[in-house]
Amino acid sequence: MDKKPCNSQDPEVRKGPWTMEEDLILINYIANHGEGVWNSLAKSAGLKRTGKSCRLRWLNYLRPDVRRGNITPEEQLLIMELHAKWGNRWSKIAKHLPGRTDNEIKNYWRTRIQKHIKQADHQQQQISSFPGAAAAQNSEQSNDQASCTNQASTSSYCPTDHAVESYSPTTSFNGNMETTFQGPFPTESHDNIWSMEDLWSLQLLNGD
DNA sequence: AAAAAGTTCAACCGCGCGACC
DNA sequence: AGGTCGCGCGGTTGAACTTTT
Repeated sequence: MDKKPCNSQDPEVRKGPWTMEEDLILINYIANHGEGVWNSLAKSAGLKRTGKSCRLRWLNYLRPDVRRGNITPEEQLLIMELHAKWGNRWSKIAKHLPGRTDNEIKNYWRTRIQKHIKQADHQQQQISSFPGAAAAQNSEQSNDQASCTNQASTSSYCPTDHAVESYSPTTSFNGNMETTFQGPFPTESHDNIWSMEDLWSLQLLNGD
């Protein structure tokens, strides 16, 4: 509940983006001692972070099995189905998408799918209130965003969201948390860029 | 080239629940 | 029974980045 432990007033507690050093400390510590009991873990590891923050960082970013970027059309479909079934039970939905985190799915839903739903609703309203708009709608839908808004049953979404395919920013570590773009496959290692694979190989070198 | 607007996502916050003492 | 602690969840925010004007 974080009644006290998460004392955000404490000047000793760091907030904001994690540094590469902090990530390495956390990875190393968990590799040696395992995860859990996050508050004491944060202290023992020497991190000036709340246990909560450490847990979040580990679960959403550092875990070796976390898949990043490029939600596939299949995954998108699954998210749609499960959300229709369970609503905003993101962690529950995430359990059915191996390697995906609830946070990632939640963000994906809010930024991509929900947007399409709103657009579709808006278009639906326009069509129903002004029948003459239907023809105009059809011509407008030649652009890809609109053309993919009529596919899902309950609402609409675009299984081949071009933005998803091509835009994949990844925060990578080149010393100062610079954000870089690596093309369509952001999880792959790349020269001059700290990917998670790089971090983990570093951890393996340092570890034990 | 620069400013404004829009988009994405990592991280934070508050809350509820269960376990333990 | 009631207080404390740890965990997990869902909602929200703000910085970083891209796109548009």
